[in-house]
Amino acid sequence: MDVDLPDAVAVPSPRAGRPAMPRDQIVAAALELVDAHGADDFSLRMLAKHLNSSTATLYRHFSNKEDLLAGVGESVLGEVKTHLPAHEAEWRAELFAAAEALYFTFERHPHMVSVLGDRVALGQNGLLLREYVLAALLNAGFAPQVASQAFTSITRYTIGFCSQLGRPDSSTGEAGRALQEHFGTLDPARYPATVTSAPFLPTGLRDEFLFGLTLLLNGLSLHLERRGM
Amino acid sequence: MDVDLPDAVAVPSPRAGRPAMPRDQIVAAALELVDAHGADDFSLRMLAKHLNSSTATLYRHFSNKEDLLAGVGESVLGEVKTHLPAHEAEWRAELFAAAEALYFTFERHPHMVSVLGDRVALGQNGLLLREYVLAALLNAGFAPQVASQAFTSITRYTIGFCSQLGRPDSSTGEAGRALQEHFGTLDPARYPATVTSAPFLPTGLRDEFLFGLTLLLNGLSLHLERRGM
DNA sequence: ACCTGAACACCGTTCAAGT
DNA sequence: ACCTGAACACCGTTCAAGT
Repeated sequence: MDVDLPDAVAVPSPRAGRPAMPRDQIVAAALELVDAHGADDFSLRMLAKHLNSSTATLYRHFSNKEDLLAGVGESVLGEVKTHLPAHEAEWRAELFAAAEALYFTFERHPHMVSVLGDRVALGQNGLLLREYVLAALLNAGFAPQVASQAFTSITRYTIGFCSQLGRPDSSTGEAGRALQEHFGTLDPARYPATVTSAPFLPTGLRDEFLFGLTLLLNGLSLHLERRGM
Repeated sequence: MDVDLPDAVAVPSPRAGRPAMPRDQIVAAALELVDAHGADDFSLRMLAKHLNSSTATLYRHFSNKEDLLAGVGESVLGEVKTHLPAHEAEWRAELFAAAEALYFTFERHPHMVSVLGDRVALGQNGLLLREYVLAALLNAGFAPQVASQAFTSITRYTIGFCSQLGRPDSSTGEAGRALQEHFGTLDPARYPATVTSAPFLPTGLRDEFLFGLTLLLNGLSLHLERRGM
């Protein structure tokens, strides 16, 4: 049983295989449980039991539940970072890739959106994402204020879509087809536009996300052209 | 004490002034409490006490807490409806107004975003908002599929911004100025673009929201022009 | 028929008591 | 020094018992 403890040879605890619990291990276990059971059902008791520990021990590493979940959020943002392409491509491709990386990461961790969605990401990984996008925009020729507004718009747009990922089948299009049927049976006199559009509903959240993302980027391109560059 | 009970003259209860509690009254009280204390701190016990009733009585009107909060959400969407202008203006102005109405409503009820944000609004008021926006888009000449994608993009974009309204001072720009200072003190070698942009950060969430909304609408205009109309 | 107090099975958080 | 069981003050939900 290999442990990163160079000094300690014997563990004083009577039970074997119980090294000092590292922060990262707690965070990883918490993410696993949130992914599996949802943010609402996740509890510190559940986490403690999963780690063969007690809730009081968790308070030795984190000041409270919110602090712990912030750590989990930061680790999720770390996954986004690994999906960003190097700064080489065209600025539109870079922004597209950054938004996609954020979206796809939350597709893997849909229950984490509610944990991260209402905060400005100030941790290491959140800052790196911000830096990546701002650099792409500044290099493209946008003024700093426009760049930071564009950053917020793209990330908030993405968060808005991600917040629906927790719903059942929202990414497979199953729910979309159910909606299609529901909208189609509404009273055409009261909801004419909704009934007309119902048969042409997109097949899934991801398609809708990519469509609107393109709109945003086209809006940005227009902005750049008008400024003459 | 005027009550909407034409038949009943005397109330059997020993305590005076306790009519049968209408659903709407419960919802209104719940919204008041969520606005005042936040969605997390809101509890059924709190609501029952506020109504001089008991939690068990609430289960007579709603099947559970989620059901009750869905009712509160529906009533909030009712406020959006009252802020929509009549269908006369240009399509861009109508979409702008609809998104603004949604945003401003959540500015008044920031803690309700987390309750409504992850659901497709299928209640009466949600459908009316959808119909309003879809009608504007179809009248403008957009194809049904594009119209429904545009609807989702605009509403999700708005929800994404609204989800940050619960944060302290996010609408006044106080938090923005704090961020500005924080970003300005970062290491310029590691975060060059962030440091460059820091002094030009927008002053508040509302400005950023309106900027990105314009981008989306410009993207839509471009879409319409290219299709030739 | 309608409402309620009290119970049940949980929470997050704290702390005296153990090793 | 570090960890823990048990306690504290809460939850959402249910139900026998009251009127």
